[in-house]
Amino acid sequence: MESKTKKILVADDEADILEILNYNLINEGYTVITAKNGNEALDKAKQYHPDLIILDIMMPYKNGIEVCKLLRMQTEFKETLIIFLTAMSDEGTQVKGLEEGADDYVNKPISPKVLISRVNALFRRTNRGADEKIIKLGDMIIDRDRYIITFHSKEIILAKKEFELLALLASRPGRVFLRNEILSQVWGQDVIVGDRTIDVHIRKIRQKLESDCITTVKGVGYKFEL
Amino acid sequence: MESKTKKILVADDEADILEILNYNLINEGYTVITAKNGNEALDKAKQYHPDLIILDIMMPYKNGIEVCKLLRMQTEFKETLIIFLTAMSDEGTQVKGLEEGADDYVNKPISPKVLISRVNALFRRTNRGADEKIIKLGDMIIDRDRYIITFHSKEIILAKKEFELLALLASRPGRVFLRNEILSQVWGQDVIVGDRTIDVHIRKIRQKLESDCITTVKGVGYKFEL
DNA sequence: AAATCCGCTTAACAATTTGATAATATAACA
DNA sequence: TGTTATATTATCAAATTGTTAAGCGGATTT
Repeated sequence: MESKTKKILVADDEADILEILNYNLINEGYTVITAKNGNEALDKAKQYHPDLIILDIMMPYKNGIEVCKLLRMQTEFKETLIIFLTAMSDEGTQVKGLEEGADDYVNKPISPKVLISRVNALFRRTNRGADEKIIKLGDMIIDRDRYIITFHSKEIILAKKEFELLALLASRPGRVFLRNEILSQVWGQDVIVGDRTIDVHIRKIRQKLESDCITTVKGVGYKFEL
Repeated sequence: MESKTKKILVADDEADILEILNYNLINEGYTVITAKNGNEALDKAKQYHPDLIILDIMMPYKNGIEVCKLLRMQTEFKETLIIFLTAMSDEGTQVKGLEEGADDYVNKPISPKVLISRVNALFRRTNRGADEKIIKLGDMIIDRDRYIITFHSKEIILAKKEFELLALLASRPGRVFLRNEILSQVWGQDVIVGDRTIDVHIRKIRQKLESDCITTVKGVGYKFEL
């Protein structure tokens, strides 16, 4: 299953809507932050850096569209997902909202089910493709884009070959990779290296991770598990 | 420099809807391909590889949801944007559509304006970051229009190549750019420059910024972080 | 027009990191 | 116990990047 530690900021001035959304989103496994007006939304956005912001348009102290505009002016919120929420169903507002940089638009009265499926769809789309770039396994995050491994919330720096070797093993946790497979995937088909080369790299990884998450299967190869 | 024209495949069995969408999308500058049923949609998707597919749910010879499911099974369509279009407003269908991997969902009767703003919103998100005029990152502001960098409220003057190199790295903070990528983005595909050219420019940037915000990833490339 | 400046590239060398190997120790297993 | 496969360690060569200075050519100034 997917790890949903995503933070969602919900901003609406109606207390009962806030409560309904809060309940349903938490139920889906999201972390929820709430705000009762535009200014509070801006503050909490800066404070918590949510992955998604659900903004009511009609709010006191800066309406949703203003909030969206202000957020989009800052680079740190360029990627943040934004969904507008409003009773106004006239299409002018709807278009304006999307042009201001929102990612979706849901009309009130809200169906929690629909809202949640839209939230999920946005996250799914954001992660698409990046899924293969980032491998998450329990306490370990392998980021192929950044060439960084995070383990126990600590950054581990591996050399290129070490990184590629670990990334290969971690791409199929539990599966045993034969020495030949490892050689052709990490070193290339035509490269000839000595017998002990793989071992040495495995050792360095084990050392740097300070953990025995790589298991030796004698006579066969290596596998990765936590 | 304007991004290349996006291809959109529209599939609906109602001829007039097809026509309305065709007209409006072409008017917005998109290239449009049409299909009259599910099977035709699948064929044309494979043939043209559109950037976005608008799928009516109620269609003969495979409905929209089936088409979506079949497309998403293939790696080449994992990234393709999909919008569902349907008269059915019951929320079960809507949720199901989004769960099947659609990116958005629009109810009939369709307002061309709304549909187009949703289409634009989807593309905007996909492209975001690549063509930002101004990049703000913590204490640094990169103004691509004026070719000016402000860092710690101080103006830093970089030469053209230095500027473009930094702007490239900063366009995706944290991401590692391979030397090849850097070469083709900053110097151009067919330009051949010596091995040490990039290094020297990196050095000058580091020097002028008086900060080590560019990290070397040996054997891979460089990345920018604050 | 000559002198100067500036950005870009390169060459040459230094500094650093990486990866492969050999040699030896240890563990697994028949 | 003997045999085989893997672990460990140190070492060295190769690959990669950092640094500096110098040259070239276009643009600007005098």
